[in-house]
Amino acid sequence: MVQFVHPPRDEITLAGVLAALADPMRLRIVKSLAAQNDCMSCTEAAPCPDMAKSTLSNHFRILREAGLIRTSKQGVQHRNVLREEDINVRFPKLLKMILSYPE
Amino acid sequence: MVQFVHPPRDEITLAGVLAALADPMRLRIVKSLAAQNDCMSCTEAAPCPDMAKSTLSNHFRILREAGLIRTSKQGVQHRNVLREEDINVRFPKLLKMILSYPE
DNA sequence: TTCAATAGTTCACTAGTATCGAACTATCGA
DNA sequence: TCGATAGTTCGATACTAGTGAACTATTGAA
Repeated sequence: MVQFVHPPRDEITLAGVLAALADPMRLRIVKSLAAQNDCMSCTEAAPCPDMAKSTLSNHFRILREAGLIRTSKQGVQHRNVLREEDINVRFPKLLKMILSYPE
Repeated sequence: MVQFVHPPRDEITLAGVLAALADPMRLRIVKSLAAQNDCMSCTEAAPCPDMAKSTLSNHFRILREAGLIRTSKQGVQHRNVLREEDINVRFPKLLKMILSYPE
């Protein structure tokens, strides 16, 4: 049984968040989740279709451990949701700001 | 003769900036430069006194290549200044926002 | 209940990056 | 010219990212 690691809100660090968002693929994943404003499976939120499953899984793990997303099992899928509220409390406006830039 | 690499403004990437700021030591360097609002030598802006010179030099190189600082020679020292204007044009409010968080 | 399909994770490997001490370069002042 | 100062470069080691292959868990159909 897979156990997901989610840091509590007050253990989310700026360095962790920035490092997680510093990868273009992960930024695209987060943008997808923010646009959807709902849960998405890993493959739904995949930044490009030809990415190796293991790489994708690793990106989701990094986002999860940085505190940016929350993952739960739902049948055969993992449902991912942006921890927008937690990030906003910890680092107000940061997420909105970063997601607002093009590229 | 050492030649410094500074990306032009429009080649500064979000991923590069975030990656550069994702390191606590580099974040402290940038905070020092922002607080000083003036040039600082590498040792003046060092985040902690016991850091190896080569490591410090590497951090400045990364900040430089990300477009966050501009370095020029002045005698025996290298004078570093935050490229606040450039970053603000490229990613408005990002720098101010990130530097405003404690930690 | 058995078995194939689907969705992710874990493992082992390779390649790239961070840290450090040591050696090097450039500048200044005596 | 020589020593001190400020950084950079180099070589070694340790850690991290990306990948395919193997694995786990759930579902749905025969």
